Amino acid sequence: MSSNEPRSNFLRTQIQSDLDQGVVTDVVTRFPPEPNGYLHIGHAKSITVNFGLAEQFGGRCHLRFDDTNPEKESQEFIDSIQEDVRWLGYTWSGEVRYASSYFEQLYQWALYLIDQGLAYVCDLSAEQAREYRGSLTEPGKDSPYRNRTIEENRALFEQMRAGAFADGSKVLRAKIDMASPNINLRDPILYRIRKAEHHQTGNAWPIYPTYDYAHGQEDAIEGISHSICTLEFEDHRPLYDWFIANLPVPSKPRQFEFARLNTSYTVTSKRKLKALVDEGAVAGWDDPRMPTIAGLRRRGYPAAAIRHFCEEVGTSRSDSVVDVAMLESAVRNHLNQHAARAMCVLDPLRLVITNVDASEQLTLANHPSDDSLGSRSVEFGAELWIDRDDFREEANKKYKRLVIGKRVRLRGAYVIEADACDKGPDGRIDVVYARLIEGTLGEDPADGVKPKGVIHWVSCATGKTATVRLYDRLFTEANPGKAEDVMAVVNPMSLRQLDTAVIEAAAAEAAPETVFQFEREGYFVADRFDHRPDAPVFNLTIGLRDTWSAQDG
RNA sequence: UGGGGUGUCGCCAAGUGGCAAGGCAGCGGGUUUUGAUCCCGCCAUUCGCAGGUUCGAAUCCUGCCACCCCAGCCA
Repeated sequence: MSSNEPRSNFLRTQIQSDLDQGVVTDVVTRFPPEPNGYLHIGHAKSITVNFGLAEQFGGRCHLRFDDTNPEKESQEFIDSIQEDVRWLGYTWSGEVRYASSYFEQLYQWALYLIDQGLAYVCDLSAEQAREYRGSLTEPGKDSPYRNRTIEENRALFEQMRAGAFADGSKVLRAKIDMASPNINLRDPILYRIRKAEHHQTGNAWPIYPTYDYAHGQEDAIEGISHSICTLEFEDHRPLYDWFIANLPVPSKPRQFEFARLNTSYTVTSKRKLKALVDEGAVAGWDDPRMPTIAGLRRRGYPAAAIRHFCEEVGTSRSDSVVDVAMLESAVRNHLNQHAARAMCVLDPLRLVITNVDASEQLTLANHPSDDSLGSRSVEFGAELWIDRDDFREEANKKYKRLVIGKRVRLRGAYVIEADACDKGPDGRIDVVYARLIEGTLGEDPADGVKPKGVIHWVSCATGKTATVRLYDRLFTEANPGKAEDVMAVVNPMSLRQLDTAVIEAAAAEAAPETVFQFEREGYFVADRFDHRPDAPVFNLTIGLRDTWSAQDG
C-alpha cells in the first residue's frame, strides 16, 4: 500500500465498485445514534467509517437521531452527541435529522402496507407473541389475528394512532412468514402503542415505529446510498430489503455491516459504564478513565489521534479485540509531534546549587524538532525542585541521574555535580547540595567529564504548585466485559492524585485542554473543567514510552 | 441441534489463482541535553484443519472444527 492511499477495506471496495458500475452516483452515508446515552470509542469508529467514506468519495454524511423509543431518550443526549461528533472533527451534511420528523410518512407507509395486505393489527400480548414466535429450531405459528380484513386492520390501526387503545394492547405487524428460519422475518412488529411524551414530538404520537420498520425507510427518505451498521444487524437485512421492496420509497438504500470496535481493558456496554458511574468507580461519564468520547477528550486524547487510530485498526467483518496499546500509540505519536514541551516535577526534592547566587532567564525551545512551536523563558536559580526519584546517594552504573560525586545535566541548563544531602530525622532526604560546572550551558564540561544523564527541574522561586492526576488503566483484566462483576476488576490504582507537583510558571497559564509533554514524564492536559492558572490541574494523558523502568537502575 | 457470520504472526489487518503488505507489541543495534523521539535490522516456507482441482491455491471445490450474532412491543 502506498502511504497516501487509504488502506483497502471491503466497504471502500464496495463503494468504488458501485460508483464504477453506476449503481450509485452519489455516496450518502449516515451516523444514526439513538440519543439514549453518551458516545464512546466504539461510536467513534462508526463515525469515522461513515464520515470517512463520504469524505473519501466526495459524498455526504448525515447525522440522524434514531429516536423511535422516547422512553429511553432525552435532549441531554442529543446535545452531547452533537458536541462529540463535532469535537471529533466532523461536519454533517445539512441540518441534524430526526427519525421522528418522518413519523407521519412512516405512518402513511404503514397504512400502505395494510392496504397491500402486508401488515395486520395483532392483539397478542407480548408473552403470547413470544410463544407464537417459536424458537431458533422450531417454526412459529400464525397469530389468530393474522387474517383480519384490510378494512378491519386499517380501522384498528387508525384507532391505535388516535390513542384509542392501552399501551401494549395491540401492535402492527408485517405479514411475512412465521416459519422463516430467520426469526426477524416471523411477522416482525412495526408499531407499538406507547403513550409516552417524545422529546421532539411531544404527545403527538401514542404509537411509535420499531427500529426494523423505521430504519430503512429513514435511509430511503434521506437518499442514503450505503447504510452501514454493525454485524448484529446482518440478520435484519432481509427485512430491511423487504420493506424497501414493498413500499413506494423514493430511493433504494442498501445495508452493509462491519465488525464493531472492541478494545482491550475497556468496557463499552451502557449498563456497565453506568454501573461504574453509579457505584463511584469513576467521577462521571466524562471521567478521564472512561472510554466515552467526553472521557477521552478530558483525558487529553486528541481527536486526530482517535481518528488515526480508527483508520489504523481498519474495517473488517471479523470480530476482534484491538489491543488498547494501539490507541495509546496513536495518542503518543500525535502528541510527540504536536505537544509543546514543559517541565513539571511530580515529587519535589529541593536542590541547592551552592555556587550560584543570582537567578537568570533561560530560553528553551518548546519542541525539539518543530521550531514553529517557538520557545519560552524559564527561570534558573540557586534553588530548584528536582524529582525525588532523580537523586540517589549512591547507585549502580545503570542509574543515569543525580548521584553524590557524579554529574548530571539539568535539562536546557547547566551540568551540576552533587556533593551532599541533608536528611530529616526519619532518614528522608530533605535537600541535595550540588555545584554548577561553569561553562556548561549548551556545552559539555571543559574537563571532558560528561554527565551521565539529564534530569528535569523547576525553579523554586517561580514554579507553581499544581494538582496532577495520574491515571492508569481502569481495569486489571484485559477483557473486563467478561468478568462476572465489572466492579471486581476495577484497578484500585487507576487514579493517583498528586497535590504538590510543581510546574513551570508558563504552563500554569495554559488554557484548559492544552496538552504538554512534561519532559521525561509524559503528556499531560490542563483539565477541561478544573484547571485555573492560580490553581493548575493537569491530567496524565499517557506516559512516555518506557523501556527501562523494569530494569535495575 | 434452525438461520446468519467469521477464521492470515502475540493483537489488528491487506491480499480475490502466480511465489504472504502495513501498523501495534516484542527483540537487537545506532543517534540523542527527554532512559522519549528518530534511524537501522529481526520478527508467518505459511494463511483454522483435512482432502481435492490446477503447472501453480491464503485465494476455487468438498468435508470437518472453532468462535460470534439472532427467539425485546430495544437499537
